[in-house]
Amino acid sequence: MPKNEERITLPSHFDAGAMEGPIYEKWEAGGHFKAEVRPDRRPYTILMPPPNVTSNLHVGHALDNTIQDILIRQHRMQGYESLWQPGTDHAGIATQHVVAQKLLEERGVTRHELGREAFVEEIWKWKDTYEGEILRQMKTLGFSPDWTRLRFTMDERLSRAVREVFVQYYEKGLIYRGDYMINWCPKCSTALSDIEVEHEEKQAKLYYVNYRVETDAEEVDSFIQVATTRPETILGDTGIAVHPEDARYRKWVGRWAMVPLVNRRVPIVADEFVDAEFGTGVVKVTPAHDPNDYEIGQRNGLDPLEVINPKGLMTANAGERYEGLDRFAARQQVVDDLQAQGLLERVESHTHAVGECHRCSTVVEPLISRQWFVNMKPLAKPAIEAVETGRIRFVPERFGRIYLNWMYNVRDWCISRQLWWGHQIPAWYCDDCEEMIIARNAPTACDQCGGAVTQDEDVLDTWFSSALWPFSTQGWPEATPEMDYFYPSDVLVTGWDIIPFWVARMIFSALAFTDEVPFSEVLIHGLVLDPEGRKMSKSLGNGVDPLDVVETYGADALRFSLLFGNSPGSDMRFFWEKVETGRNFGHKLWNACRFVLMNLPDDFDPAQPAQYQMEDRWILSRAREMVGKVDGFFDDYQLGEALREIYEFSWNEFCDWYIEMAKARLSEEEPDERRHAAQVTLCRVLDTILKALHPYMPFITEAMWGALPDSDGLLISAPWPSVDAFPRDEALIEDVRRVQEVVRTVRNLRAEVNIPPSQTVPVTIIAPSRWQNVLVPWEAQLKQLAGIAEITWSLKEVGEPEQTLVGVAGDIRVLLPLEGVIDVEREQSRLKKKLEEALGYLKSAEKKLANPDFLEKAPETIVEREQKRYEQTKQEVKHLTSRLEQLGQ
RNA sequence: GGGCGCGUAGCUCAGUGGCAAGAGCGCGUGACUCACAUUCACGAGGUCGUAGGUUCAAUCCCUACCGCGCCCA
Repeated sequence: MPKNEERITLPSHFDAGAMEGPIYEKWEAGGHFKAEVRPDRRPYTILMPPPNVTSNLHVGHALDNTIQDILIRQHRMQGYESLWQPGTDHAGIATQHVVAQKLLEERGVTRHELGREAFVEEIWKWKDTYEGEILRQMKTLGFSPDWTRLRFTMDERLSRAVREVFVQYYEKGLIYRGDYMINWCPKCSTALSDIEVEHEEKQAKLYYVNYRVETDAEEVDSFIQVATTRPETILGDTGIAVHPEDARYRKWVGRWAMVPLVNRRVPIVADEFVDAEFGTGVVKVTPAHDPNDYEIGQRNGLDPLEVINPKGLMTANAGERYEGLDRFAARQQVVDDLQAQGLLERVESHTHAVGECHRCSTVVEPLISRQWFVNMKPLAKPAIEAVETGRIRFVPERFGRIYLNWMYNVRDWCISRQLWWGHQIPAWYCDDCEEMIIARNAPTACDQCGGAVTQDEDVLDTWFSSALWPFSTQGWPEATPEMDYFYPSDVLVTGWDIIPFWVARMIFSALAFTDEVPFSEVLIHGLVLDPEGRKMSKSLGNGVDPLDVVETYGADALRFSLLFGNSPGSDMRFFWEKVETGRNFGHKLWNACRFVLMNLPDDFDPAQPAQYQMEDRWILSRAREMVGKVDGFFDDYQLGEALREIYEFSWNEFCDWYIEMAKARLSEEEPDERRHAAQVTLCRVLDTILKALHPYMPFITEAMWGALPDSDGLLISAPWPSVDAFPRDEALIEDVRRVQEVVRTVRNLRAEVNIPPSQTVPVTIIAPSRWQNVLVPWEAQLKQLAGIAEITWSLKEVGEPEQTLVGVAGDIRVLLPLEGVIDVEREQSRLKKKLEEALGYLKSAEKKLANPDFLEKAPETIVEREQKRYEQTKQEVKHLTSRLEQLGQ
């Protein structure tokens, strides 16, 4: 009898809303998510990409974490000590933004009015709320990370790791501070790294402006024409540049030009950077507000002149007339003024890429600013090697190339942010002298002069701490047992959009501080788009809340929909219909399970040996095939394909064919041994399906499995199915294909003339003896599955053509006699269609078989198969033709 | 300009150098068949973007082109 306390009878439907919660509690209470350092077992580790505490999860998170949950559940069942390391990210800019916004809306106070300390306190409150919300969502979705190891990027221990890394980088000379051109977001009031800037193609204007060139006494006034998309920066011009090879302008180099409106005298220089083909071939140089101009300025001794301030307003340097104007208002004003002075030659429309803040889409202003940077070249080198040599493998591979492409061209990383929420930079400046102290712990006084010190006000880029996630979560810099056992992790699962932000930075950070790769594989998935293929976004309002989906269809159905039919790395669209398919699949299995359970005797003993019949051996062999394929797909991270395999086996083989065959075996009249073998087979196959499906649909499979007679404990910790447990009989599988073909042929004939399912019919099957040898043992199943009353086996033609329907399957014919006269026209068209198909194939096969090269070079099995099929199709054509001739009379 | 993809059934997408190319949804016909109508049976529907090439064999590999998308400069 069952080891689970008593056998549970299942209700007619799985009520996800009522049943999923208690199952989760059982898992959690049973400690099934817990991973411990157990040197006797193989560890398997996945790091959860920590979701931002900014807001709750969207379906993209649901996909990312479902994939991880599938992998972790499978490995758990395979006996690995499986750690799924959970946590959340403080998400500097984003979280500071939403909280500032909220305070402004609810209390009408700005963060500056509130003060740093009080504001940060508010964010901590927000963090607590949203972290709780996120955890609740994850539990609803059935995720099984080790919650006892939950981390947050600003936990004290993780912050210690951040300070340690900063100090060590500094000591190695890999971090420096200085005045450089950076991307500045005037709205967020902070510096951004290069990758936080998104380039948007925009329809803009190209302004052609005349600059007066200083002339020798004897020359008349001349002008040099400059093309610019940003006229407002004219006010900050400190030079004019042309290409050194450009013959048109060679004579001007070394002379001086007058910047319009501000009448500043600036040199004309030659610089390789200038594209002679673009515009007039002459560029104005504004070193303070353009990265390229900054470099031209550096090379040619042109000093930057700041005319736009961090708020995006024009400075006093721009002149009284423009000071205080917003940069875009200033642009218009400058254009108007140039026009008034007759210096604006013409305006063309022009498309170019404009940098925008990826948080708030404000046009980024390049500014020179004092910031902290990480020197990337030395760090990138080993990170490149790790991927080039295969120590880290991207799946699909093409993302490795994307990673490398980025790494090859990486530039220094601006890591300071003018924010309050985050890890404050561990740098202190003496109030009295010039001393700067970089330290793990706050110094009390200046080590040079003993004066008071003040900590750098800025915080680090959020990704600076996320980059340490693989080891900071395991206790680094301390040498913890976890670092020994669970680190490095096995696979990182994430979307392609954060490869440079996060994946790359984890890789070089790990190599720099732990001498190991942080993970050996990176599984990249696509984004979840809306049904029209657009990115989900708040502004479009097309986002889908996973909890809404779960409420309607259950977590299993959502998880199914995210994996079914998806291939690694490619984006997918969200469809409610697909969720419904998942729900339906759960329901189908649920009822299969109910069927099995209601057909087991009270004293059923699955351990009692079974005398398997051929259909039992067939489905067990098929189960073996299924498990083998699923294992293979898992090895290749083809999770969508594995699910399809499980789905098709469960529905199209087990439910549609085996259960139908087994029904006869379950009747009271059957001998006990035959009935018992069917019962055992049903249980075994169902058990296998539930195990294989559990990682995808954990709740419903857990509920069903608990009801199986020989289940012990919980499915979440049950062993993964093994192919070795099943027989292997490929010939039998082929035989059943033939049986299925004949059944379909009969069903087809029945459907042609609308014979109701309840009415059985007599048929004659004309087949060569080798097929009869295969089919006759299955006579009972043929009768049962096709609604046949009696089968007459024959080797040759019989019956009366006008009163018979003929179905042809290769060299097998099925004759269905009819009471009345058949609809000749309809029959003709049906048979003609089949004939055409067969002839089409025959033609191509003839050509192939007539080709000596094919017979010579193609593998023998292929040639044989082709010949065999050719013969069969020839028979089919013969039968179809003769039948059509009969009907034509 | 550099890089990476995509183009397969009405829609959304899998897939493979060789079994007459698949799924889900949709569509047509029939069935409340004693696990399941969240179901069952049967069916219609594809020049696998275009043109070449490699190969005994190409939807799959190569080249060019057309169309679409993304990333970097």
